[in-house]
Amino acid sequence: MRMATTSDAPQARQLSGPELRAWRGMLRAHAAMAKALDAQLEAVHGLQLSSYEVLMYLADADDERMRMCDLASSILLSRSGLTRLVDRLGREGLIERVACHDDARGQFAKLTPAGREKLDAARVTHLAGVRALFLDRFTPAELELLGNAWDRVIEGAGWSCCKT
Amino acid sequence: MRMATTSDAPQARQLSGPELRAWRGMLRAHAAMAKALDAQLEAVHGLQLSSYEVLMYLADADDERMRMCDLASSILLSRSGLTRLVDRLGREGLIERVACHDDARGQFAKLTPAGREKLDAARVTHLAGVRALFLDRFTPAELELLGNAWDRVIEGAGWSCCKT
DNA sequence: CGCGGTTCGTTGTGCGTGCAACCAGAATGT
DNA sequence: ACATTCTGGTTGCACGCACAACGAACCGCG
Repeated sequence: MRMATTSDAPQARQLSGPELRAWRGMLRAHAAMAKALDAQLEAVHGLQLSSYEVLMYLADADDERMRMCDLASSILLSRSGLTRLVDRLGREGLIERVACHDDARGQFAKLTPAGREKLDAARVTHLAGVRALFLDRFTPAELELLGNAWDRVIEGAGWSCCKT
Repeated sequence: MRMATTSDAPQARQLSGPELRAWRGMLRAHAAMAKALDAQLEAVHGLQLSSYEVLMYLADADDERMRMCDLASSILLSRSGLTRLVDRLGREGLIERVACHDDARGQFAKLTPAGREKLDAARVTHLAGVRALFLDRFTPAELELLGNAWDRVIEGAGWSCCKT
């Protein structure tokens, strides 16, 4: 027989039914939604989800431009990953690089008119998808509750990625 | 000015505050937890999250073995991805391949004693992590609610991956 | 039987990503 | 003014994954 090592409390060795449903459900739900939304965006607008996020953050930013570094942390991507993603989007003419005169090291990624248009079209599709797949499955009260809970989770998980 | 195209309803063009918090919060929370849990497992047991999941599903299966195909869909991985993952775990001696005599095409992945031990150790760590990061942030009632909601989400999202 | 159609697992290939190393420029200290 | 340290962005590299194509084996039907 195995002797108790760290703990014999049952919850140390297995999850209860509801716990398992909540946890594994989240993993599966996330995967399913990410896949579905990505496929949808790809099919309708030929845009990947990560590309969409770049355009979206840029569109919502002052002057439709952001520093590479800020953008990277916004979309949860490493700096190197963003460099290449911006390269791709630049090649497609959706965004352009603009030098930063305050800081000669810096680069802005800036939305082009074409990028703006692309996003305007994609945004409607994507938001409809998010609603249909996610938001509509919860009541407003539940959404509120979720929003609060996520904040707690995010804080607890350290948020290792980049700065702070 | 831009004219109305598909729809002018405000919710077609943007998310409300609570909606945004619930949706983006989930994306960030998921990313943060996945990263933290993976790092933890890697640091303590030198095991990747995907490897852990394989071991876990195997341990919970009859005779601690599963068909490659079933395993792949359980851990949300493509068949080819699983082939190589099982290769890796096999090289580490944690699992072994067993031919299936019912179906000569088939392969079982089966836990080795070493894999069993590894999992027993890792499971405690991982479950503690899941609790600390996720489960403990919700009340039992909230977990129940979440579990139900995920089912609706998963069903709605099609679940494209593999069978049914 | 023998013949299509399907499923299981593997392999070739390409892509997106993170990490580490790097350089240029900025910030800080003396 | 100079040396040191830090930061922003890019590049080399390796890894994990999905997709498509493949061979083998199973299944159904005539």
